[in-house]
This record gives sequence, C-alpha cells and structure tokens, in this order.
Amino acid sequence: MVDPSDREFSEPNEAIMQATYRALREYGYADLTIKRIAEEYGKSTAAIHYYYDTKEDLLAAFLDYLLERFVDSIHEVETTDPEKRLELLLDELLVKPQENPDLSIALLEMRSQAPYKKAFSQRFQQNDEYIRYMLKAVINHGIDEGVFEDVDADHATRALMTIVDGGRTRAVVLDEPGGLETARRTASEYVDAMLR
Amino acid sequence: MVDPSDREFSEPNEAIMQATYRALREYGYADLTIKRIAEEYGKSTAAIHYYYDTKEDLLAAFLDYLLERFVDSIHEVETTDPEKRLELLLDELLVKPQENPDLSIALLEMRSQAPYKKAFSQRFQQNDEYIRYMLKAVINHGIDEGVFEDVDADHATRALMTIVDGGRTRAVVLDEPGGLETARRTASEYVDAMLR
DNA sequence: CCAAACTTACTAACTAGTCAGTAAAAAGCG
DNA sequence: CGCTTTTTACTGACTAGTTAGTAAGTTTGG
Repeated sequence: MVDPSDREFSEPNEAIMQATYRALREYGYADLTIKRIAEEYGKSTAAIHYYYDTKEDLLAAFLDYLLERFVDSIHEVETTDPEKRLELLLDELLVKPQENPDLSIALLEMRSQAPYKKAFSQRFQQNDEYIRYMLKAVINHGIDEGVFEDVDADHATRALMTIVDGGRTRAVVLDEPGGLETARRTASEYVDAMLR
Repeated sequence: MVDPSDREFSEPNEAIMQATYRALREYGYADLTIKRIAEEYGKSTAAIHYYYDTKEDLLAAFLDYLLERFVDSIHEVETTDPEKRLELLLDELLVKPQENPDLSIALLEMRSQAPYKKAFSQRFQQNDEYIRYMLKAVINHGIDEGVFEDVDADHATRALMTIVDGGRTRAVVLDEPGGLETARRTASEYVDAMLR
C-alpha cells in the first residue's frame, strides 16, 4: 500500500498513466472507468487501486502527468527574440493541439469539471498562471527592447489567453480544426494591432 | 425544412423543462440524473419517462428549449445603428451570462459532450451558425454604410466568436467572472483595431 | 366511462472500491 | 552461502450503491 502522505512525492506509475491516456482518448472523460483503464493496463481493476486509492487520486496524478509534459513543451521554446518567441509560443498553444484532437476533447471535458473537482481546478489554474507568466514575460521583454508598444501587458496576455481558449473550445464543440486556425490568425492580428 | 411529425419537435413539457433547468444548475450535467429531475418536478421518475422515452430525448428537448430562449434574447436587440448594435450583441454574449454562472458551467459541460452526442453537436452547431449570421450581418451592414473598414467579414465574425467562447470557457474553468470582462474588453479592442 | 397521467415495484447493467489470498522478489540473518 | 521472513504486486470474487428504463396497476378529470 502506498502511504497517502508520500503520494505527492512519489513518482507516478508510468504504465498506468499511459493506460489512462489511451482510455481517455478512446472513451472520453465522461465514460472513463477504472475497468477501462485496467483493460488498457492489461491487469485487474484492483491492480489500479493498489497504486491509487481512489479514482480521484488517479485522475489528479494523471493531470499532473499531462500538464507537466505540456509545460515542458512550452519550456522548450528557446528563441529570445521577443517577436519570434511570441509567435512560437502561440504556435505551441494553437497549432500543436491539432495533432491530437481526441486529447483536446478529453481535456475540455476535464476542464469543464473544474468547478466540481477542487483537485482539477487547482491544477488548471496553476497551469494557466504559468502560461500567462511566460506570455507576459515575452511581452514585457518586447516592450523593454522597444519592439512592442508600451501597452497593459497583463491585459494583452489575458486577451491572448482568451483567444487561445476560444480556439480550443470551438475546435472541440464545433468539430472543426479550423477553430484553432482562426484563433491562430486572430492572435497574430491582435499582436499586430495592439503591440506594434 | 423539418418534418413536424418528428417527435423531437413536439411541444416541450414546460414543468419538466423548468425542473431540468433547476437540477442542471444544482448538480451540473455530469451528476444530472432522471431521479434528480423527478425530485425537482415533484413526481416519480416514471412520470418523466411518460413524456420522454429516454434521457437523451429529454436532454435534446431541453437544449432546444434553452437555445430557443437564448436566440430570443439575441433577437430582442433592436438598434439598427451598426456600431451600437455590435456592442449590444457583444454585451448579450458576454455580459448577460455573468448573471447566471451555474448555467454557464452546465452549458460548458454539455458543450464538451458534443463530440459524443450527435443530438448536442447538431444543436450547438446550429446555434453557433445563427449567432455568427447575426454578427456577420451587422458587420456587413457597417461596411456598407462606411462606418466599418472593408475587412473579411467572415473572419472578423469568427474572431469575435472565438473571443466570446474564450471568455465563457475561462470564466468557468478559472472560476473568475473576470474572464468574461476581459473577453468583453478584448472584443471591443478587436472591433476598434480591425473595423475602424 | 375512458383515456391521460401518473405510482409502486422492479430489473439489469454498471460503478468504485474492498478483501482475502498468493506467487515471486527482496531483505534480514546465522 | 542457504534459510526464513517480509514486502511487493498483484488476482478473483465480492459488496453496496446507483443508474436508466419497464411493466402493471391505480387515480383523476372531462
């Protein structure tokens, strides 16, 4: 048995995380059951409960696992030129998700559960803060270097995040990848109009 | 058009629609059960099944009921001056939802189920088309009257819809009504920058 | 009287989670 | 080293609860 007090310091079970990922993409969050994760895992449901006491624990660990990978991909953007860097970050947020529509669907489902699941809302909020911090830093850097107008960086960041989340939502709800493309174009228009 | 004999277009049971509305706001979509709707209705679960064969039928009828009311509220915007009308429409889309956060939460939950429920996706898609049509008409009217720049009206409309959906999503996921306010400001900035 | 509008009682399926037992690997030890 | 004990990583069977939906019988209003 795993001591719950050690849980946040213990490493996630990679095979179970992968199984959860596959089950989530296949069935969606609403129809995600321990049984289905166990089937992907290739073992019994009790084997899952051996590592994670409750379904909530498992899903919280899975969200950590997912968002950690997402943060890593954002962190890998290496250009320091503000204009180029901002465009690359927006690509990461709006172009890369096009590769994995099933995951985008499941992620919106989980996001919509944030008001009911404290563990979810905490993690999504923290993730949002991080991305906002990255965007704001680039914008402030650009303002300092004189390539961007001296605008309200906090608002400009939130505006871009709004466009990003709008594109993500529309791509899922309206079942058209074009939602992300429209958002990508709109984000660039916003940057051109407000920051230069 | 549509076959009027089709079951899903028969008149909804007002009391059941109201009960569904209350149950949805109280428990959210994920925990919405026939039993809970029946409790709000004040009758047995079988009484619900007397009017609606399946849960899916009931929810499809409820979505029709909800979206019809939403469309009516949009339709009530009466100004013909393009600039004023566009601002009033954006208020309707981004300010009015602030009055009912619980409904906004439940609506995002239902929207996130669109990829799995044909009945949902159909209705949300139709609703989106209608709002887009209204926005596009105003923008084209403004272009014709010379108060707006001669831009790509279709893209400008989609851009505004992206900002609207981004604000809605962020208000729910991040639990801050400020998400809608940021979106409202961003929408006006977009209009100012691109249409004038 | 009769049809519409129910109720009560039920079922079949599915859910998360528990429990007792087990095989094998690891650790302790003389 | 060789033997015992403990721990890890499970399995299979089970519980208790919830779900949508049904069937048969009952009340009620025109």
